[in-house]
Amino acid sequence: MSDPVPPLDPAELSAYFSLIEVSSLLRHTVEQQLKDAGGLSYVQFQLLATLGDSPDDSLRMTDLADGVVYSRSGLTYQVGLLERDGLVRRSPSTDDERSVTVTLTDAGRDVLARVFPGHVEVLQERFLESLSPEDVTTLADVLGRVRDHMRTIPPRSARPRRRHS
Amino acid sequence: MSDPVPPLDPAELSAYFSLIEVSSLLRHTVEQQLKDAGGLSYVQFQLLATLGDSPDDSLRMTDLADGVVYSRSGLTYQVGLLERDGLVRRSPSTDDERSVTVTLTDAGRDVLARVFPGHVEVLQERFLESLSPEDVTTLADVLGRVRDHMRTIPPRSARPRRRHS
DNA sequence: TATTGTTATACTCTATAACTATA
DNA sequence: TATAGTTATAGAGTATAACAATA
Repeated sequence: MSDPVPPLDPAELSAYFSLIEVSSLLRHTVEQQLKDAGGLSYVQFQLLATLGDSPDDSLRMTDLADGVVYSRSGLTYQVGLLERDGLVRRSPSTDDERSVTVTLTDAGRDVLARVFPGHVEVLQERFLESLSPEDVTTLADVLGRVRDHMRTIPPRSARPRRRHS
Repeated sequence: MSDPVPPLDPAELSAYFSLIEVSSLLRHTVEQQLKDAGGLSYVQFQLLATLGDSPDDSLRMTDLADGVVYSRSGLTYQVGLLERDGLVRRSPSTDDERSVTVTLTDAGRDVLARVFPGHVEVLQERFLESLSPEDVTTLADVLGRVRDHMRTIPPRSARPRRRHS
């Protein structure tokens, strides 16, 4: 039939399963907290936080999508919600008339600030508490490498229109 | 106001962000593969795989839910789909009349087998390829510890009816 | 009274395809 | 012709609450 698939060894399986369970539990807990504290979904929080880390608190729609959302319409939808709630503002980009610049508003920054302490608290309690500083460094290092690798081979579906190939 | 929140250091932030991005990308890719290869959602795959790892390929509904699904109705829904497709069978439990035993069918095992090679392939390509054997061991160890810690402090919402406390 | 599971319902989110407009 | 973004729409998934049955 097709090429034989080398089975995963126990350590590989264990790493994979732990990763999935940890991220799933962590995300679920964080999602709760964000909803309670600021009425935000996780995706919305990521979008606001990404903007907050950007020069001028602004980003083009396409750049804002990176790593957060897997379809263009999904982004339009989420940004639409954020704009409806006054957390974000959309304006035509000056350089490229096709694109839209999204900017964090003061209200958006406020929500971010209101939500952040609880967010950190959850991370401490559920994620970091069980780890030594060395563990954290190692994790950052190893997972950072995986992340870079994954970005190198983008899932065709994630950026449908980035490269035409 | 409230207690000050010690800010996260760069390594902590980096570990957190990498974890989220890696798991999100990985899950998205795997989800695609599972859908293409076997018409399964990730949750459905997890449920089938969990059953496949259990004695008699069987588990009570409540035990099947652990770590996969965060509400009872969600589990009923997913198991309903699997049963509709003949991948799983529900029967009354012998010991406790309230509970339902879910069992993997032959068809369910077949789907699992059909889907697995591609699953492993995706893991290799996107996750394991960038890691040395030592990295994998470390990851399994550290994330395993986090997972154990998280299971110790269950999110109240995850197991609404496990402990009444 | 607590636990197991189901149902109904409402809601959120995502994705595909068709579309407009600009490069 | 390719890219940026929106819209309409359909579908999948989730969660809450009310419920029935058993422990």
